[in-house]
Amino acid sequence: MVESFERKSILIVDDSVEIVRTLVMNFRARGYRTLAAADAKTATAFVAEMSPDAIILDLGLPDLDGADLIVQLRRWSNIPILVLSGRTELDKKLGALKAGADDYISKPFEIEELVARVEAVFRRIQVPHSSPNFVLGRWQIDLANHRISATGQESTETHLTPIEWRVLEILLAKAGGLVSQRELLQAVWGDAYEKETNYLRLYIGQLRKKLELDPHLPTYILTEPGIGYRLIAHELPVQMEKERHD
Amino acid sequence: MVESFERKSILIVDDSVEIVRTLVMNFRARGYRTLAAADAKTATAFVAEMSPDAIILDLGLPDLDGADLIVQLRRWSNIPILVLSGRTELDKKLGALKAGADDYISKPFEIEELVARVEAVFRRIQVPHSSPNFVLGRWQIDLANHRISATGQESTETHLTPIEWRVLEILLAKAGGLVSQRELLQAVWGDAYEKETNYLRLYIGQLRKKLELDPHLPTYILTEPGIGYRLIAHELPVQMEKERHD
DNA sequence: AATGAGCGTAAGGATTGCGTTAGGAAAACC
DNA sequence: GGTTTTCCTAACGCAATCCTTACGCTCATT
Repeated sequence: MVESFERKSILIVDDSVEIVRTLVMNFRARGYRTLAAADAKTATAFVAEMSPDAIILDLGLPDLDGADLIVQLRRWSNIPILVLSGRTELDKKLGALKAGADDYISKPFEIEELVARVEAVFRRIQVPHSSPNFVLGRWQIDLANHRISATGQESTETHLTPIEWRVLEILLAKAGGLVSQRELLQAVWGDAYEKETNYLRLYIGQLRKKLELDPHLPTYILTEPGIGYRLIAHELPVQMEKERHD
Repeated sequence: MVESFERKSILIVDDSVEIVRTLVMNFRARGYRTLAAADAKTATAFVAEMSPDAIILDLGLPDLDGADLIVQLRRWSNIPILVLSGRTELDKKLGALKAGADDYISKPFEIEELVARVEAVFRRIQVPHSSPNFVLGRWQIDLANHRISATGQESTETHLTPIEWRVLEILLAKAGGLVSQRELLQAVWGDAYEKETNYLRLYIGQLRKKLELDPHLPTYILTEPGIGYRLIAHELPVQMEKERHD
């Protein structure tokens, strides 16, 4: 295995200095690199920029509900998320797990168990974790930062609205595969909008206008009449140079 | 729907009839297939023969210590294992997790949470986007992505309309077997159209035009006069990556 | 040989679904 | 509070798809 020489990094998200310190100490002692963030915003930025190998997330954040943060991260990253929480209510647990968390540990917890659970998740992961970047024809897409720019000239950057991003994300998640209309509508607008295919026609059109060379002869976003849409994109091979800021 | 291959199966290993019954009921109600074993020996046999998609394992088995069973299974299978236990001692937890379990839930537990955790593991497992399911002569068929392409040249791809797909799906579900006209009509158009055999003649014809080398001498889609149609295809073994660690 | 039932093929019109535009409501921004 | 952006609604032309009708063929039965 090639993973032996690279130490794994863990992002700890908690606003309690106490807990952060304990966790950092313990994981460092076991050979992990650690990062720490005290709120959702910096946590998101860290995930985007440093792409850690796992997150340990406390639900009680100051600026955002925990489950919401998980949902947001899951839109473009499948990094393992282990939730840490003082709440033992079933709703909280279910919310976090269903939002995409990999595990849920209630406080008080034993540090040994937390480590064992983190490692259980690592064992389960085969691919490091998918790089958040895609290539769509001449476009290069950075899902984490919501940026999309033409290859070559950094100058030409396009702006997508939130819903346009959402649609693109869903299509990218199955890049090359077919995404049914229902799937798209549910994911973007919710279960109640299963039948509003006119939304799709509208926003698919917008995306084509912004991305396709000739919106009338689309080559990236293809229609499968009566079924759904298909995006012709491919994932960027893992980015070689991890940009670092000093 | 032809989703019969997609239902996941869960092996429940517990010697308490009570718990087994509860779990079986609940998982069945959620669309899973279930298996049950009361001791390690039959559990092992089930894993080997039925290759379920996950195991829910009670640690208190009569014939073998739980952690030992996990170690044994992990020698040749990486099936997800979720441990259920009345013991809350740290040693037990760590033992099970380090032996290769994916999760550890202490009794008493909420069934909802257990399901959510099982599904969290599934989410983590299933990476691969579906690949071709069936082979029909020179064609490779990917049902999930509605894609059908000739082997060899990726260039030659055929487009099927929704109803054509529907007909093909029904025929594929009984690949090699005979499908009666009534069966097809009911499945595609509904019970009221049992007698409209002209629809069939039309769409079978379309499929032949698109798939057969010589539509006048069909070799893939055969007519059984007065009865129905027969598709000469065979299913591709769904090669899940049952990777093993060495 | 004639007949009729079952099957295959073709061509048209009906229907549905898609792409596009424009305008006003709602939300976000300054 | 006013401006800009984004979102939703409605409507229309056009293309893809579906259904209907018709006709020719084969084969078994008479």
